[in-house]
Amino acid sequence: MERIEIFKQAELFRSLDDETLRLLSERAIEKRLERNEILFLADDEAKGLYLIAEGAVRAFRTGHDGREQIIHIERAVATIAELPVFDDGKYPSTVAAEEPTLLYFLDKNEMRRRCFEHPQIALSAAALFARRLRGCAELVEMLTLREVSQRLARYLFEQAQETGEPDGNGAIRFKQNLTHNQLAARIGTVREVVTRSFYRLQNQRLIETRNKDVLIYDLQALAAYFD
Amino acid sequence: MERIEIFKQAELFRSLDDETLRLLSERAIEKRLERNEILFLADDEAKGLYLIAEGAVRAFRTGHDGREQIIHIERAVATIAELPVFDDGKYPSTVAAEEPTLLYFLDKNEMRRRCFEHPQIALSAAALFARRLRGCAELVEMLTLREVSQRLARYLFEQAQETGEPDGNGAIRFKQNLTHNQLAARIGTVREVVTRSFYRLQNQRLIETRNKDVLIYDLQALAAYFD
DNA sequence: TCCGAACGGTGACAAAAGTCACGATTCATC
DNA sequence: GATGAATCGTGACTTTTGTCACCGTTCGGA
Repeated sequence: MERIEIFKQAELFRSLDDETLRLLSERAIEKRLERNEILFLADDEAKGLYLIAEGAVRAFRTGHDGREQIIHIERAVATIAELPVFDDGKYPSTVAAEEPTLLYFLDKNEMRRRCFEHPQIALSAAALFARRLRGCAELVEMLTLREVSQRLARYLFEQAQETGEPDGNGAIRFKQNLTHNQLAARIGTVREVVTRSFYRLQNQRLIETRNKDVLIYDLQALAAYFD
Repeated sequence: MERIEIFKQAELFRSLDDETLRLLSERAIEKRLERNEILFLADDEAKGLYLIAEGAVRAFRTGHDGREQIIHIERAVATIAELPVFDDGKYPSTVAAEEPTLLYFLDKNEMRRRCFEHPQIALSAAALFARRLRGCAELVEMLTLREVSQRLARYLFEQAQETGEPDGNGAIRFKQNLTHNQLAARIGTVREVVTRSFYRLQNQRLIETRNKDVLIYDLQALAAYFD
């Protein structure tokens, strides 16, 4: 696929005309990451933003013990590390690849110039940031005001809505592909507690797990559990 | 003071010309809040944004038990609830006054029109959101990866930097005006644990509290404690 | 198909956080 | 200065979370 076609799919660039897109995409520098390879570290000097053309990345913070807390995940086609373009600060979190990933790097000064020429970029960025802020506020609430099994319930609820398939008698089924470690990094805990939280939800008859499948009997009941 | 002079001080409007500012400020609807009065609730239908002309507000989320977690505080002159202007969603958190507060309300549709006429607003908004996102990511890290006394240490550290005065022999002193309950809502815990965390820090010889005063012997040591 | 690494389950335990009750102190205001 | 409300200190306790060790299972390449 043409670079320009990829760029057009990113929320940040959706509103741009082909000519500008071509300019942008021609200057972009390609970069490939393997699974778990780190793109940059939190507080690194920020040189620009990245467009994710294939694959997915996670943005996270690390504690002393090395425990990770994921802030958000972005998958192709999307951008990451846009903040420094607008406030000239450092990278706000560490970013690593969730899977083999193809990225295009865009210099922040060039991006800034494009923003003045094409204010729609700033509007898109504002909308993008707005969504992120919502997610982040939600995350804060979950982390500090709910307990782990509620956070897990919420995660499963969202997965069910995104990828769930009806399973006869009103239940919903979906594949749970993350390891307990990955799950833990998302909901703010550790592996063992994830295991035990799954049991809690099973004992409450809210879910059933078989292999990598999760079966949710009643979405409403699950929502009621965490909300 | 003239409304327009106040508006000009808000980051969001700083780049606007006087004529536009006049238009905006003339349409704004005044609103006064007493201490702890609620402006709107999280998930309320968003009608527009507010400019804080005097006073300060807190944006927070509430748990079932009524416990509050503050996401951020904004004090005059600043804006709040700008998100819905850019992504048309609901209010992302509950907002209440920290002290008697004077606000000006601006309709979101009008704001949106102004954004198209004056793209600098979108750029300012992007910069503003960028700063908020940094704060929020930081908050997530603190809440989930550090323990309470570290979070308290960090809060005191920041206060020391903002309002601290040197106190002879290299120490720094400042007034701690918040109640333990308010403090708890900021650092994500409850009153009693705040009390005990203060003791921890004292026992570690990192701080000394006398009345409402906090004395920090060594800022670096305090920073090392939480970082 | 075999092997080593990654992953998941589990018990025992430690530590942190939260809850409750109650009394002492401080504060705001009359 | 008196007084009621808000705030703070504190001990005893429960719950949740995190840690550690260990073992069986699964998975992904050679």
